[in-house]
Amino acid sequence: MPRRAMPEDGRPRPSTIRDVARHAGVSVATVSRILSGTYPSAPATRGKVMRAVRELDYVANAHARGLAGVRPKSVAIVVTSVVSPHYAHVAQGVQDQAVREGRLCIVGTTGGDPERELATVRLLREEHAEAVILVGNIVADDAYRRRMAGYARALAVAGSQLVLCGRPPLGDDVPAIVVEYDNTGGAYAITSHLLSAGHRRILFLGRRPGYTTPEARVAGYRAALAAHRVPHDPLLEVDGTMERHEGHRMMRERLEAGPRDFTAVFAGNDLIAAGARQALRERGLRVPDDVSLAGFDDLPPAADIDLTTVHVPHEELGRTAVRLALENATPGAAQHVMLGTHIVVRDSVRPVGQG
Amino acid sequence: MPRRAMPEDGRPRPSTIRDVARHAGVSVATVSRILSGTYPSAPATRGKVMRAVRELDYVANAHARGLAGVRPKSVAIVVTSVVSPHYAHVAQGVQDQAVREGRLCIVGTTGGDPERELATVRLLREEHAEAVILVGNIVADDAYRRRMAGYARALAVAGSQLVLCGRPPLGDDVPAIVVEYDNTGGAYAITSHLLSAGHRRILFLGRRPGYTTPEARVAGYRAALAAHRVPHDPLLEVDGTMERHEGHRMMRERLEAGPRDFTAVFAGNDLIAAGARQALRERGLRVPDDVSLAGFDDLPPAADIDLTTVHVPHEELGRTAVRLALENATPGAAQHVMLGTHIVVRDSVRPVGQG
DNA sequence: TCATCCCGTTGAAACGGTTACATGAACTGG
DNA sequence: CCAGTTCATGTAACCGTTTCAACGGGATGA
Repeated sequence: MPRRAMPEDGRPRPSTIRDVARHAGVSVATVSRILSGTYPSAPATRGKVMRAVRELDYVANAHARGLAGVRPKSVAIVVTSVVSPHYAHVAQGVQDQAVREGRLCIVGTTGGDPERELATVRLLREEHAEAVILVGNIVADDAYRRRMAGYARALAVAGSQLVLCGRPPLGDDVPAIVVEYDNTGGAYAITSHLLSAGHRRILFLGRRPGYTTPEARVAGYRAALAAHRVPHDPLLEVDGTMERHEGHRMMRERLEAGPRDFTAVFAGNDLIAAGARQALRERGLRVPDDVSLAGFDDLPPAADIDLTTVHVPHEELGRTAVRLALENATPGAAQHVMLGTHIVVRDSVRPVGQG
Repeated sequence: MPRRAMPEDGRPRPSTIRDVARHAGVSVATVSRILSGTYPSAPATRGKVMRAVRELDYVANAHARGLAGVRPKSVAIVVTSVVSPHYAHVAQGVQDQAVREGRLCIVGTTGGDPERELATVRLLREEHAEAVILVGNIVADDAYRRRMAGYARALAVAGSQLVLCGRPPLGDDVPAIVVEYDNTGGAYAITSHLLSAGHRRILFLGRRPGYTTPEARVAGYRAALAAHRVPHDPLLEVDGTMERHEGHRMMRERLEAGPRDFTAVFAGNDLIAAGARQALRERGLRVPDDVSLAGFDDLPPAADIDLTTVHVPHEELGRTAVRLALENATPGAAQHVMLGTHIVVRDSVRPVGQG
């Protein structure tokens, strides 16, 4: 049973390095150096100290350590929500790498609200984390760029490295690390896959002008059409957000609006694909017999519905973000990395006419 | 552009409360008091200080504040993995409540490894978070109980409140808050639902002796059978973990082993249900036409596959954990709360004989 | 025998806040 | 006009750790 000092109010107080020093009969400086382990010391002293540490169940006070100038061992990730599979997987990658490097991980959610993002970054500035990783799809307008530039500079002053994950770079003057993945390439590849199966009328679900991720995916879709010399019909692009119920809505409205004028569907992500598939089934249309369907992300719902989709290296995104941030000894560096994507063929696409 | 002190090495250093005091022409005590807001001050002084704070872009140093005896504004949650939907939803609830109460949230993952759990709790002890929330299914053996009792006492000394979420209580001598949900009641209700539809041979997938969550669900299943005077056949309980691929394996092996001897399936959770459903389809059996299927959790895959299941208040679990921990001014209190569950009827159960 | 060196150890000064206590100015009432 | 009171602000101690500069003492070399 560890002995601890008991102040007057009766509640025990954590043992300090002073308690350990007294218990071992040495000075606090000696204890500190022996625990940090990077300094020579007599084996006998070391033994005494370690025994005292065990007997008092001593752990260092992270705040005192942080104050004394040792960089706190923590990284932070800020996402819209942790229940969204994309963010969850990136967060898992961040976690993995953080644990591997002996760091704690702070997670903040914003619900997509810039006010909450600002408040979170403020709290993280107080915390002096080693890295602050911002994840996700955004509108890359001027206000956004200014906000990020502000974050980057403020965080650099606090000794933290800003990392943008799955977002476009801001320019060389902004000290941020950017870790992207190839949205346009993936969309190009899977659209080509549909085109190779003979589809010419491919519905795109989930356009969202201004937002970088869906825009990049639409760009890949259009580029593939152009490369195959298939005319681009703007009416085949449907606007909506990247949620399941939106996929359902977009498909339902389309089917109610008139006769079906497409043979395949490229959903902006797997959630939209799942919703669209449900709407199709509700109208008696089966995937892939009546309509071919492709998604984007390769996240859990995809396997359940046998969806051909684009694999995104979510966890590697998180791991890379942490790795680069910690490699970069001097906070405030700029760097840009793009990770690849590839298509995963399951059973949701069939050659046209073989329904 | 905020002015900041520039040490010799050329990198700016964050401005301190001293810089603000000098800039505003007051003492640091005044600045501290005005910023904490809990003390009277002259409007003129207040204005000067706030202007200095803005001009210097000052944020307090969380470590210094923590060291000076102010409880750091943070709660921690420890889960097996953040990609698992159950944990993700609980974590979301914790996040929500943490933000609402102005706290930062630290998230640790253990991958189910007690070593990593121990290391994480150690780091959190150093951090002096207000609450440490441990989530999830475990083997409640003696070693586990001792470990938790140790955590609870060590954390209480550090000023943190231990909260166990979705786990059974440990006994009144262990200072931990327990927030549970009604596994047995939910399993009882959904088994009764199947029984009311005329099913008598109900396969249970995902038994796992020793683990508290599946054990509680099996108990509810058995209790419902007994209440309806339906004989309990131990051969209808299949062992397996709570993952999708395990659901697929259990069902596949069962179907390969001999003729089908059940009309309904109660899967230990929605993931198992999703895997089992796939295995059924691979053998040409449709849900609910040929086989009725029920799950547990009401998480994303459930809606995709139209699964009748038991709703678990995941997010409320997380919110409640934070709320109770913060309400409890003195860390080291024991308390026990049980949240209710209820069934959600979709389209995966059909009266027996109406296939 | 004495100066020199090295090793292990120590005392004390940061680090950046909070807060109990001291101080002084401006009011109030007799 | 002065003692007493109130209010705003300043002074300084303290939180627990790291680290620099100094120090004691045994071994070494001259």
